[in-house]
Amino acid sequence: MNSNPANTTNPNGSGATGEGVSAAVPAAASPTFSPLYQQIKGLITQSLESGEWKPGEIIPSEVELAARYKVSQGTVRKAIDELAADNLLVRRQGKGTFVATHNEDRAQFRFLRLLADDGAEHPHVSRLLECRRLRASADIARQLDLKPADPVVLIKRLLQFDGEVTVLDEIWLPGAVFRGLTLERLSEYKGPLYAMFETEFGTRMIRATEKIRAVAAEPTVADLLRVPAGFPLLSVERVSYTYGDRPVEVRRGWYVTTGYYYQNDLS
Amino acid sequence: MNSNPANTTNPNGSGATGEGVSAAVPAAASPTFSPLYQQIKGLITQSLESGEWKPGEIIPSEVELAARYKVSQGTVRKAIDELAADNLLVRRQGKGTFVATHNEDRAQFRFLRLLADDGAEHPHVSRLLECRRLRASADIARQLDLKPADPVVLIKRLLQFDGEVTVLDEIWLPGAVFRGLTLERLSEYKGPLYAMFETEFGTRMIRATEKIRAVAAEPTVADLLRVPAGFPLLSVERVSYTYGDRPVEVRRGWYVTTGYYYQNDLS
DNA sequence: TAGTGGTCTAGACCACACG
DNA sequence: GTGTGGTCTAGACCACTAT
Repeated sequence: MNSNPANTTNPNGSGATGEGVSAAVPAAASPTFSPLYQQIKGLITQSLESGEWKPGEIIPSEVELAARYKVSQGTVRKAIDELAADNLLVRRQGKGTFVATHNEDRAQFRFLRLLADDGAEHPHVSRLLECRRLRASADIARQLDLKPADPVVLIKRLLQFDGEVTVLDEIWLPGAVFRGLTLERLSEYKGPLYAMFETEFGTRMIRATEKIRAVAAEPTVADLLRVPAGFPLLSVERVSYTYGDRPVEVRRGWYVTTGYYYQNDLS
Repeated sequence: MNSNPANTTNPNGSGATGEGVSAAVPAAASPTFSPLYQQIKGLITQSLESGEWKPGEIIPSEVELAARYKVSQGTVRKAIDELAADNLLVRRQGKGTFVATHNEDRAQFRFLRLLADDGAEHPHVSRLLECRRLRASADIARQLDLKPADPVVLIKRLLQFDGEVTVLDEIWLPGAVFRGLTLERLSEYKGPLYAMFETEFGTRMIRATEKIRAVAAEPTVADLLRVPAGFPLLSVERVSYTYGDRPVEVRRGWYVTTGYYYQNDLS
C-alpha cells in the first residue's frame, strides 16, 4: 500500500465502494480523517446488515478478507477486533470468526440481568398475555423513530423465575418490520425473544439503553405480579437498537425485586 | 527477540522480575501460557499500584517502555491498549499516556449514573451527616474482606440535585486504609469522594458492582429524603474494588427516582 | 497436516500537540 | 521541528481445531 503511486489526498469515506477500498493510502491529511481499518469495519458491517453472513455463520478468514479488501491482514484484524468488542462478531481460535447470535450463546443474561439474592442465574419461563397490533402513540412513535399512528405491535408477557411471577413486560415493535407476528407464532417459538426476532424477522438487537426507576405498583400491574397495589417495583424502560443505531424495540418492564436484584457492573 | 539464544521453554509468569521480562521468547508450549503483552501489562500495573506513576501523571513513552522491558513497541502498545480499555490509563495523541484519575475527568458520571428526566446530567452537592469509626459487622467484614470487628469507617451523606434531596448514602471503608479520615477532613475536601480517596489515601477505585432493587422507604430513611414512609426508592448496593480486585468500599444508597433515573447501557 | 486466529517483531509514515 | 501516540504493512512463528 505504501508504494501506491496514486498517492493523492484521500478525503476518507469515498474509498468505500463495496468490493475493495479504492483510493486507500494509509491515511491522508484531511479534516474528516478515518483510518483504513474503520472503513473496513464499515464494509464488514454492511455485509452483516445485508445478510451476506447470517447470525451463527462463519465469515471469511482474515487472509481472505485482506485479499478481498486489498489491505493487510493486520488491518482486517483490527477491524474484526473492534467488531468483536462490539459483540457483532465472535472469534474462535483455530476455527474462525462467526457472526454473533442470540440463539446459542449465553446471551440471555446480557439483556436481562436479574439474579437471585444468592447470586445465581436462574432460568425463567415466559407466559404470554397478549399480542396486538395498534397505532403508535406519539411517545412510542418518537422512540421508535416512526410517525405517530404508524402501525406497531404490542406484546405483554410475564416472566416467572422458579415459578414466581417476577417480571411484567410491555413490548412495542414497529409493525412494518414485524409483519406476521402473532401470539400464536410467539408461543410456538422456543427460546429468547431476541433469538426469534433475529431468526424469524432478520432483525438483530445490538445494544440497548435502560432508564431505571423505583415506582409504586399500580393496581393492574400489581394484580398481574401478585403484589399489593403500591408495592415498590423496579421500572425499566428499554430502547433497543439494531445496525446503524436504528431503534427497533421499546420495552417497559416492571420487576419484583424480592429475592432478586438487578446486577450492574461499573467499570 | 526471536534470535534470543536462551530459547528454552518459558513457563510464563517467571519472566516478571521487575526490570525487564527475562526468559521471554514470544511464547512457548506450556499448559499455562500467557502472552508477552499480558506480562508487560502486569508489570505496568505493578508500577501503577506501587505509585511509581501517580494518578494524573504521564508515564514513559511507548518507546521508552519497550526499551525498559526489552520488547517491541507493538507489544507495549497492546499492553497499554488493554490498560486504557480498563480505564487505568488514558492515551492522548501527541502528548503521551497518563494515569487515570478521579480528579480531573468527567469521571463523576461513571460512578453515579443519575440523570434528570430530560436526560441532562445535573451537578450535585454533598451534605455530610456523619463520619464514625466502628467495628465491622459480619456482613460488612465479609464484603470488605476483613475480619469481623475489624475497624471500619462509616460515612453518611445526602446528595442534592438542584437543591432537591435525592440520594442517601451509607459508606463503609476499611479503617486500616483510611486512617485519619474525619468528618472535618471530609467537609474540607472539594470534589468527588473517590478523588479524595485517591489523593489523600492513595486508594484508587477501579471498578464496582451494584445490586439494584426497589424498596419501600423506612421511616428514618424517608425522613432524611423528605418522602413519605413507604415511598418507593431505588436501593443500590455497591462494592468497589481497587488494584488486584481488592474490595475497599461498601456503599448502600437510596435514590429518589422522581424526576431522575438511573441510566444503564447494555452492549 | 492444513487452516484459523493469536502473538511478536521491525520499519515506515501519518496525525496531533507544543515549544 | 521534535516527540508522542496512531495507522499500516509484511513476515515469522505459536496455539488451537479439525481432518
